[in-house]
Amino acid sequence: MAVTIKDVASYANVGVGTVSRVLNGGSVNETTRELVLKAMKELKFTPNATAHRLRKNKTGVIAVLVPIINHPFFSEFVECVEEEADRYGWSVLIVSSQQKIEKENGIIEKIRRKEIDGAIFVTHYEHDEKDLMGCPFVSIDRPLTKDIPYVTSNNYDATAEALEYLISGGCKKIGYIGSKPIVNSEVMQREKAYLDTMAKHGLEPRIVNEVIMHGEERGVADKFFSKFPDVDGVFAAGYTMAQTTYTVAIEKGYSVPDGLQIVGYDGSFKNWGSIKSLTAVEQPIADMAKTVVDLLYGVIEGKQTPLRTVLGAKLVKGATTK
Amino acid sequence: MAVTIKDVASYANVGVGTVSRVLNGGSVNETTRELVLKAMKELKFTPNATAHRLRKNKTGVIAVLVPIINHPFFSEFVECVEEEADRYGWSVLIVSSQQKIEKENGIIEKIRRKEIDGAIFVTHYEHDEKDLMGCPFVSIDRPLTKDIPYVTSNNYDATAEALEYLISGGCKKIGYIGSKPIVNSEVMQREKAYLDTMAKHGLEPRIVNEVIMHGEERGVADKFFSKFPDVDGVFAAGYTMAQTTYTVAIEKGYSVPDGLQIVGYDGSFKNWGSIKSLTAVEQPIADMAKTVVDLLYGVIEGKQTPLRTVLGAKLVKGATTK
DNA sequence: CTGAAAGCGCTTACAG
DNA sequence: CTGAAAGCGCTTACAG
Repeated sequence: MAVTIKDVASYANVGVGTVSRVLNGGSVNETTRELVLKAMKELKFTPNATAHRLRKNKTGVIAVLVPIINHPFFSEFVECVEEEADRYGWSVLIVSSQQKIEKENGIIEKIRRKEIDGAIFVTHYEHDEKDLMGCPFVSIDRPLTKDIPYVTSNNYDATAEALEYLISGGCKKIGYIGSKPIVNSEVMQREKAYLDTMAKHGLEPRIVNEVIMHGEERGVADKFFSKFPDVDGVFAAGYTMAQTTYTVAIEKGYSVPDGLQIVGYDGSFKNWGSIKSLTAVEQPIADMAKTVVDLLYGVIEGKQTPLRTVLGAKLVKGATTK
Repeated sequence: MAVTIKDVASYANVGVGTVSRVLNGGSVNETTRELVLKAMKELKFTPNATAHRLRKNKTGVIAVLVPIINHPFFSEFVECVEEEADRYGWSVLIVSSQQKIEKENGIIEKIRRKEIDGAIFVTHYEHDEKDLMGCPFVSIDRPLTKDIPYVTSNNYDATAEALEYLISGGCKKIGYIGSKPIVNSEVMQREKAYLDTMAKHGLEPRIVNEVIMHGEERGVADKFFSKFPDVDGVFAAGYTMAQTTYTVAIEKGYSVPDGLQIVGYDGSFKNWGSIKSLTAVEQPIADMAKTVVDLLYGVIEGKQTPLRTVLGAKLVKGATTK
């Protein structure tokens, strides 16, 4: 049998309210406090979090839902979220949606059941606005509903900058390889920036941008190179897409960066030791995580929060461009 | 105000016990059941998980503690754990210890407070046996205490196999680069297998094996190559270590695999698109995760569980050996 | 400052 | 099968 505040109270000859007050820093006579503290120690008392939660109607737990954990971008994101959540004393529940809608609905259910106080949703599904009503959510790169705050980076400008860099490096036949988001998302600004920049310079666009699952990048890269064998530059709109593009290009006999220059999105992940460093647009993942956690805190506390926060991504030069 | 079983009960003109019984599949008259179900639907009732937990003294939550999330091995491990936990209907709390002992103690505290039912501990600290007493724990690669079950792979045999492979590929001056575990762990079998295999073939050992933090691999690799510039083969005892070894070797002008062959531990991570594939010993991460979750289930349920489970790692050939 | 009591939302013997 | 009641372990007005 676990020891409860009741045991502590009778051991210290005080009421349970008093024990609760020393637990929560309420005002209690210094002598009584020490008496209670001593009783707690001698009884090896540990407060029960569940009972506390039931009374306070708050769990101190948030969830972070990502499409996949085992991925350079998302694992770093989750790592940062965990660290930021710690600042608020929050625990973080992780769920990998694996592109299964049930996993996402599971989070909504957990909020309804009061298992968690709120969630960070990185998802590619559309959800019924009614299902999300009243749920403390925040998200990345897109507005889940029109009143759910989200954090994004300047996809358009950073992509344009990357393309200008390829062009200034001598590329004339620049392609775009992407895995298209299946829902409206600011990630789509990458393709738009590509098209605009090509048009601006009078260059012909070469696009393969398809809806795929994680792990199916190779098919897209293969298709791209069969369709546009003459490219001298490519913008790959995602980390795994860029890595795959590089690998496939090498296999097909392109020489990088001499014959073919590659720029990716999300490039140098510190712990992954990519063998050759990619020139890439880098999103400020740690900032994005911090911001999104702060936003979630605001939402949970019922504060006014900005609906859209844009952080700056920037081009970092590596070995895949001249 | 949230709607509770009390509301449902009075709406359906039954007792709260009856509502609880339809919630938990207890025996209740079919007509009454439908009445209650209808009331739940009309009132949009969702049961409160916290109240349920308080009564059942069970949370349905486990934690997984890893040294770092943003890492090919650990992120895949966590991903698999989450998937396996799902089978038991468990939610999983993630914590990245970042080699901070407070984070690890936080988990112990969460168990004491009944925030979680148990935890998977992947850690490099020694813990006081008394602190862990009565905590449902399982771990990886080492026995946290003498009665905490753990899962490991056949580190010794797999390492020996890798070295035999280097030797059969013509290597004579084979080095060992590692980040030494700071506590007793089966990972140490890798160094032992190296030493034994060198001795068996009458080869001179070349070892740099140091206690470092994640992110400090480069210093170890630098030191290794300054100390043993003449190597023609190297066994790098970890994924990031191997990647770093490769990078440093290339920078120093070695040609891989012609002048220098490299074998790592944990090599081809599916979603990371390493540009050049590493020859490496691969641990069965998914199996390890499944096994460790099953073990934790056994421990939580108070069943008899094996203390040590060994799974097979095996050598997978890539482009860094001949 | 402090104790007794009510209540958070459930589950579970206990009678009937 | 079903209702009334007790209780899981806390917190919080309410008196004193």
